[in-house]
Amino acid sequence: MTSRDPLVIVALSGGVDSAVAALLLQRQGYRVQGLFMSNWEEDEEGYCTAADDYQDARRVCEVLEVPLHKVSFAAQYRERVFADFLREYHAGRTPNPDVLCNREIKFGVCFEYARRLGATLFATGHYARIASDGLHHRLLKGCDPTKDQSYFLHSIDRDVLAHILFPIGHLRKSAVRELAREAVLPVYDKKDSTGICFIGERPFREFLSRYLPGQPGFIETAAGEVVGRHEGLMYYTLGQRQGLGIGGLARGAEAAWYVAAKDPARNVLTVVQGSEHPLLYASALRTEAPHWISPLPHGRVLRCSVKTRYRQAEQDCTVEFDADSTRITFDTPQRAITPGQSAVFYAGEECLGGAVISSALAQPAAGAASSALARAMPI
RNA sequence: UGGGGUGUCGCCAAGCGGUAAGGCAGCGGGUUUUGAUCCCGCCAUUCGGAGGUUCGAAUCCUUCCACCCCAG
Repeated sequence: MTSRDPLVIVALSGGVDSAVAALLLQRQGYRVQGLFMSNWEEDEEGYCTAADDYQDARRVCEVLEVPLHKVSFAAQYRERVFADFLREYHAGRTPNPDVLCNREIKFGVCFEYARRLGATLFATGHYARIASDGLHHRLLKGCDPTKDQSYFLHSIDRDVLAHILFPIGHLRKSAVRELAREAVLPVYDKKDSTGICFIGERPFREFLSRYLPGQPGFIETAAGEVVGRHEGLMYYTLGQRQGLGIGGLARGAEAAWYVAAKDPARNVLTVVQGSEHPLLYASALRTEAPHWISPLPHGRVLRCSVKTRYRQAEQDCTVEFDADSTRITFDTPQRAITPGQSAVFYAGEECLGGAVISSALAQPAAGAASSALARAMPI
């Protein structure tokens, strides 16, 4: 190996996926260096694991005998990701900060940083793949269907794809762990991380309330009957069950209650009873401007499948789009379509792009409609 | 303070002499790179209080208390 070998910088999180990504790149003959990002200021609470994660990344690099860079993009994270996160919640929507984080931080400022460090390629431990026909680079799902993370990557800059590697995208999680074990990487058995990227898992309502104090108000049924109190509309998301505190009502049904809508003007949270209540379903939705990571589709209408949240089965749909918005009509009505979340388009294995949901459309009529009826209803 | 009714887990609610169902909520855990959903587990030695009958009572009796309704 010489200094003329192409340099790949791998974003190391301290977890097993990125560690194996580094391992595989090394085996493929690349000159590899690690880069650890700490993008959230430590706080007093014990939830932030950045220090431990950094130590894990260091130990991985010791085993692989590769250098490790460390950098903080905390300021950029706050400005480009967290500020939007708070704005969205303040507006009563439910953002997905990790989608933004990938575009702005990991494949934005961090990618540029890696280039300045001399890297010709930038790699991460995402479960996703990149295909190239020599002309275009396309984003494909990861081969492990239970771990595919293309959803979170759909909004990154198309041009960046040419300089990215996803070394574990073709592997299953179990295989990744096995490779880590064989290579004696110390994180081979480390638990998968969850929670907001860089911020980590923590009591969510308490965390949000530190930035956005809530305005308590009433919880009402669709018929306007007050059945409880909420602590602030931004602390709840559509389709949510937990945290409503609604007990049994005299002569009431026994099913649980779910958030069906927010009324910011009246500061009222509207709930319905039963997880399959028709008011929880929408047969279409509108989005903000789409971002295409694949070559821009021809025409203005696209048949494809869509995910309206991570870890949801893809749904067949028809997308009518222009530069500023899309309208997505499902073949089958979908539950809890939530403004702020991303609708991500797929054609087979390929992730085409996506857009932030602005509103759910064509909800079945209040009260009367059953979900079976809703399904049968043409748009 | 005449009559009637009701008091079982935070909220609904079974039980009607044989040794406290269930649901909701809540809590804990699992799943999960958002927030949710989902899954699993935990959750009344005690039935408004005090006596009594009985081998045995939340269930029967007495009494007290509270609340509700109708009369006043």
